[in-house]
Amino acid sequence: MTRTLGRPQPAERRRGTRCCEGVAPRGALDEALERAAADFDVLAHPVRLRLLEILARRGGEVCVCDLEHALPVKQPTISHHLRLLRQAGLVDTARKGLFAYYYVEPAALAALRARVGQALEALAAAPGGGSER
Amino acid sequence: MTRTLGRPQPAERRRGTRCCEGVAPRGALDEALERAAADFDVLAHPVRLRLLEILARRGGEVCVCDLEHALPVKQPTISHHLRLLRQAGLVDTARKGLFAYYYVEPAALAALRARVGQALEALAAAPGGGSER
DNA sequence: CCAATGAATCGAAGTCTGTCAATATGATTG
DNA sequence: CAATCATATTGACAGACTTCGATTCATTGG
Repeated sequence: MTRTLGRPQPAERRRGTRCCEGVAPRGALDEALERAAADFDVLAHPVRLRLLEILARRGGEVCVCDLEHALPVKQPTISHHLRLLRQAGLVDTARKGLFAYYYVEPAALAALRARVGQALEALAAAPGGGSER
Repeated sequence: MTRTLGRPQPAERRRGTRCCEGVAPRGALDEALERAAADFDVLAHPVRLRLLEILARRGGEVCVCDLEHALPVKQPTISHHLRLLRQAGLVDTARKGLFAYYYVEPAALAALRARVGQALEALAAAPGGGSER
C-alpha cells in the first residue's frame, strides 16, 4: 500500500561507488504478501495437501477414519492437520453419531486458489526485461 | 523447510472396518505430492516471496544491497533467504566486483509455477460431487 | 449403567525455522 | 599493505512445527 517512490538519498551512505538505487521503498511487507505467504504455508505440508486433495475430489463428506486409512500418520496427527485446515477456513466438519465427516468449504478454497494464483502472477517474468519504476 | 516425512507404512490394516472404506488405495505419499509441498514451502515466507517478486519484476540483476533496502530484515537474514532460494534453484548469483547480483532462473521459476498450478488443479472441486477412483 | 468406539486434546520430545550480532571472506581503493 | 566495503557464514537463541502415546470426550449399543 505504501508504494511511495521518491526515496531521498540516505545521507550517511554517501561513500564511494553506489551500486544501484531504489528497488522498492523500504519498510514493511504489505498485507497481501503476508496473506499469500500464509496461504502457501497451509499448503506446504504433504499431509495437508493430500487431505485437501481427498476432500476436494470427493465433493461430499469423508469421515476421519477413512482419512486415517489414506495417510501414513497416526490419528492424532490427522486430527491436528485437520484442525489447521479448519482454522484456515478451508474445511469444516459435521458430526454424525460417532463419526466426524469433513468437507471442503468451496468458497474458501476458491478464494485461496485465487489469491495463490495472483501471487504466482506476480512472479511472472517481466515482459520487457527492463526495470520499471 | 525440508519436509521429508520419512516413515514407512504398515500397509496391513485388515480389520473389521465399520464406518466406510477405501478413499485412497495406498498410504504412502507420492513423489509429486512431496515435491508440491516443498514448492509451496519455498513460497511460504513473505521475505522470500518479496525477494522473488522483486527479482522477477526486474528481468535483470539486482544487488544484495538493494534487496536489503527493500526489506525489513537485516542483511544476514536476506542472505539466508537468498541462499534458500538459490538452493531451490530459483535464483542464481553473479559476483561483480564488490557486489553480488542475483537474478531469477527463468526455467526453474516457470517449472515451479507449473507444478504449483498443477497441484492447485488437483484441489479444484469435483463437478458433480461424485467420488471417482 | 457399562463397555466399546471414533475423534479430539494434552503433553512431551525432537526437529526445523527465522532472526540477528559477531565474525569471516574477498575485492577494491588509497 | 591497510582500510574499507559488500556479502557470506557462524553461532546462538527463541519460537514454531510435527509427531505420537496417553488420555479424555462424546456417542452408541447392550
